[in-house]
Amino acid sequence: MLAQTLTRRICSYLFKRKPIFQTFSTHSSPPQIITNKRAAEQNSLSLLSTCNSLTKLTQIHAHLLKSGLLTNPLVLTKFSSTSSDLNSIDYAASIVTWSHHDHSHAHLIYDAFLFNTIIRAYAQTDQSKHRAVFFYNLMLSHSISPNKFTYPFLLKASAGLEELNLTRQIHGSALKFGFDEDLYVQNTMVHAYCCCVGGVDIARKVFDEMPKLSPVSWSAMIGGYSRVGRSVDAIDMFRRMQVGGIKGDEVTMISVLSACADLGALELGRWVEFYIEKERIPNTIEVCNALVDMFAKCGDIEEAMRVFRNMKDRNIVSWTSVMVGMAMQGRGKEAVTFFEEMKSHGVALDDVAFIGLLTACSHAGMVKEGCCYFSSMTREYGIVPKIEHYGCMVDLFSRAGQAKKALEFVQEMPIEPNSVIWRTLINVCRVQGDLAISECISRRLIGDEPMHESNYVLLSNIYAKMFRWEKKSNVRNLMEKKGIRKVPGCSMIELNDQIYEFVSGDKMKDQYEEIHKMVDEMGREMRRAGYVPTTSEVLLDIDEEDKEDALNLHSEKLAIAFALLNSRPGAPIRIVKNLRVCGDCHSATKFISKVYNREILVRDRKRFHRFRYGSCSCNDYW
DNA sequence: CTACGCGGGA
Repeated sequence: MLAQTLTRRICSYLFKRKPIFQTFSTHSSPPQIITNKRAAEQNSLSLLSTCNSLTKLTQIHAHLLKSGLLTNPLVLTKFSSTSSDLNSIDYAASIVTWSHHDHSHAHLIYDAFLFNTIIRAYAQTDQSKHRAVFFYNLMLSHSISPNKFTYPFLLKASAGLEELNLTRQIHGSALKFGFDEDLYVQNTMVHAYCCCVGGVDIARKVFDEMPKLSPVSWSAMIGGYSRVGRSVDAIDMFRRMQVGGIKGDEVTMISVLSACADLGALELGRWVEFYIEKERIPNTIEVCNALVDMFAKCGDIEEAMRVFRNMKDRNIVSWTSVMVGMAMQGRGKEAVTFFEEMKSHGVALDDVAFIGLLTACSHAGMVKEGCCYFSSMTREYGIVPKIEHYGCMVDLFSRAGQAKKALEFVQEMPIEPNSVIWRTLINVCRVQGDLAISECISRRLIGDEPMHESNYVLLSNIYAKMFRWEKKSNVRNLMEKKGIRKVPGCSMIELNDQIYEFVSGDKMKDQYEEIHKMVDEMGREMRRAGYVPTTSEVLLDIDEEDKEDALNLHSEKLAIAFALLNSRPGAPIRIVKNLRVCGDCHSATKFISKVYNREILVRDRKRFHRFRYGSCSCNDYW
């Protein structure tokens, strides 16, 4: 009992207050290094392998002390078996930090292995990764040299902490101790840099200087690129592998597929599936899930279902991937049915599954169902809603035009709303004409997140809607002063194994003339069919004719013109956008699908729009 | 005088 109480006190002292380091250095008698008999170690090992709780651990610890059998394995095995239990890690770690004050722990061996174990254990925790760094420093202050195993553990922690400077320091330290030439250390280094804000390019430098690369190195780099949204670079790396004749493994494929999903690169994704088969890369459950996700995010639910049905084993991720795909298409009813099917298969539900489900309800306008599932989530499944779930609900009400409900919901939610939720609210208020509230929230958002570009865009659009042009230009000036740039609209098309990007208002290098002629022609054809430009979408203080020109420069229209020019007649056109589709482009694309008899699939920031015969699958609800 | 290490999916 006492041991437990003491541990808690020690721990709080250890980690919540600074002076622990001083405590250490003033008392520092050099740690005693005593090698024990192997038998003793074996004994404690077997004892500890049965240990599964903190109480048991303290009992065994006491027993070991009494028999004088305490050596490294105590910490070692305890950590490797129940490293997720923070209390146990803290307990064992406190034995290490305090043992030299206590005569009974004199047998404890201080070596790199011991510290590695602690560092690994803390690196694997969710909340206490910084303690891994603490113990690394402690190790150094004990003059115990790290070994090559130390860095992968430590870098895992710094990857999770996402602190660039920390990663840099560790990098320097690894250099100093001469472990920077170890392949594992290098791979983890690339990964750690990739995880830090603004670290991908440094990671690439490390990567480029590596004399030997393994599939792990490639996966780390490709995964790093796709995680920060630089999927084009990720694909580029994959192409390099192909050119160099380097065969990736299943994890590499997952990284590549994730980039394909992000880009909506269906053809490349298909090719990767083919490649996996050809190269006999094991199609593990994770690989199949990545394939399902890729097909779903590329808008091909049928292919996603094909892979899904062919899987030998499925898990919650497989099911959720398909469901999210359906949600993105606005196929809410199917998604709900699919969810119920998953339930009947006895799959244990989790919080992500509910995010998918609630999104499905939201995109299909199923307010009642959404509310129902939201309340059943806690009541029936004991899943505590996270901020994302609350966000889904606010979105659900907002999309359905129930501004009052949305506001009430935000008012009553038990956790503090985040900026995502506030932005959703701004949008619903803006559409419903409550501009004063929008302005208010928007100003507060700018105060909270002064570097977030979309907050300024929102406020500026609100002023445009209020016809307050001078206030609007103030916002623009403020942005300029702070060096914040509006993210331009961008549309992508995959054609003949190439990915083409169109940026709003962009002067195309090739085919510039041709594309703009095509845009004009499209305009004429559309008008003949009854299209009227939605000039109110243009939030600039210019005259009507210029507004029409501005609309024609939207990246989506450029991309469609390009596709009409370069693909075979009747072939479906697939476009991926970085922003949400604007009202005018939505209406125009409907006309184009009819006039040119093409199916046009547009994936915007949030969902799919399938344009066919002059109408859209979203039924103008988006 | 051995035990410890890297990348991935909704």
